[in-house]
Amino acid sequence: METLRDRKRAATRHSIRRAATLLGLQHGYENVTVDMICDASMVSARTFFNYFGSKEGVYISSPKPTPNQTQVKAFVEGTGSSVFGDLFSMIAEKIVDNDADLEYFRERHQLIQQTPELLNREKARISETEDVFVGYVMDRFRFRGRSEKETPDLMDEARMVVSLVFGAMRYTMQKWATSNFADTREDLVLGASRLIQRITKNEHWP
Amino acid sequence: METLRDRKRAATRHSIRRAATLLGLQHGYENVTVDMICDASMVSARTFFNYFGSKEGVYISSPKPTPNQTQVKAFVEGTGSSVFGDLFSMIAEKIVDNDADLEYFRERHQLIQQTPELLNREKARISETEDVFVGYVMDRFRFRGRSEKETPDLMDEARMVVSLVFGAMRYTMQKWATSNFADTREDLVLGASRLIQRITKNEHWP
DNA sequence: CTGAAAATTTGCAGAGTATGCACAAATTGT
DNA sequence: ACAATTTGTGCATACTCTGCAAATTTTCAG
Repeated sequence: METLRDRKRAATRHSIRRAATLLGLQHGYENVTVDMICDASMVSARTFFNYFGSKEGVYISSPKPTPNQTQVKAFVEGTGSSVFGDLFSMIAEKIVDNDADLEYFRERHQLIQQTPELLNREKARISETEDVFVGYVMDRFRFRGRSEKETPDLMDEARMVVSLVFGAMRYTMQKWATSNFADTREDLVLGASRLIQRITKNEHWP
Repeated sequence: METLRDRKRAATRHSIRRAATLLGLQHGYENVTVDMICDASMVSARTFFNYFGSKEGVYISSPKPTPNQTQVKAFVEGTGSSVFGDLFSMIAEKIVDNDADLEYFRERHQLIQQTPELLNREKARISETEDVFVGYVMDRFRFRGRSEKETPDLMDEARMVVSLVFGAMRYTMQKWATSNFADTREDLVLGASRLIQRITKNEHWP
């Protein structure tokens, strides 16, 4: 059950985030100090750090929920013909389906886009989770009877697949932002896979 | 001509870098302070920041030289059948052919690998240059008669190609490090392209 | 060789980020 | 209402980083 405490915490958290984002948009990330954010959101500096740990923390997206057991199982044991498509789809679902405050989401996105430092952090944060997905892909490979006995660099292949999908993901996020976050997950998956197909098909390898 | 001043600068730079790396390996990145590095390399803290701008700066690889005009022209107007292969090759050349101090290179690499924060920074630094290469790929597309008239999302395709290649690059760097930096550029290109082929060929798109 | 010019290094003051700790205030469950 | 628990704050302190001016070192022309 959601207690008063929980609601207050959420409110404080959001209030600080919003103040920080607005100040960032107004003065530029570099020129915003933690004190300014604290003044605007009426908490002590100590509380700010209790909540976000660092100045940057307030701007960076909170950790994305990793896929749950059901989704992972569906991916690993799924009969889909494309690792790319299936993996992309699973990841997209977690990123797209946030029913959060769209206005705040856009403001934050705009600020991040126009602040190279934050943009890089955001990118880094995203690829941090790559390893988890490499694990899933390996599981899927094994489920389909492939093993490291038969293909010594199976892990590399998995890594590569994840790399490619995360590349596609970056491209897609860009596109999604341009569309003002209007596209559905199906749109995104379709767009990304169409493009990947075109690229891989066009290539003639020596 | 190389003056005494230049040599001293280089020596100081290297001395600070080495001290920093050794201390990092010994105490862990988090526990190394700028003062410790300065004590060990006998410069003032102010000088440290004159050279590297930030504590992190001393650990992050110095900006990789972008390909020169000749290499770019060769890529843009080249007759190679694979954008992937050609682009990968061009980038690999710039990264591989550093004739720097191998011992220091390995120490730094080890430290970065075992320090998540530095690893992410390094990744971020690498992808920062993506935009430049997107430009080259676009030039190559246009040189071959493709235009945004005919393919509205040509730029997206270019971005995607670069994403994929940088993904391959990450994979390759990993592999290269494992081989203790012994492989030649040809080895790397071959290995990466073989893997990409396997992956793209294996896929059956719906 | 010498002295002025230019580049480099340094010390210092100060702003900003971040952490630990103890205490005050608010909330919860009884 | 009250004891326990959680949350917020003040304070001291460490560390990163910048601007500025003075001190030092290197360069180079005469």
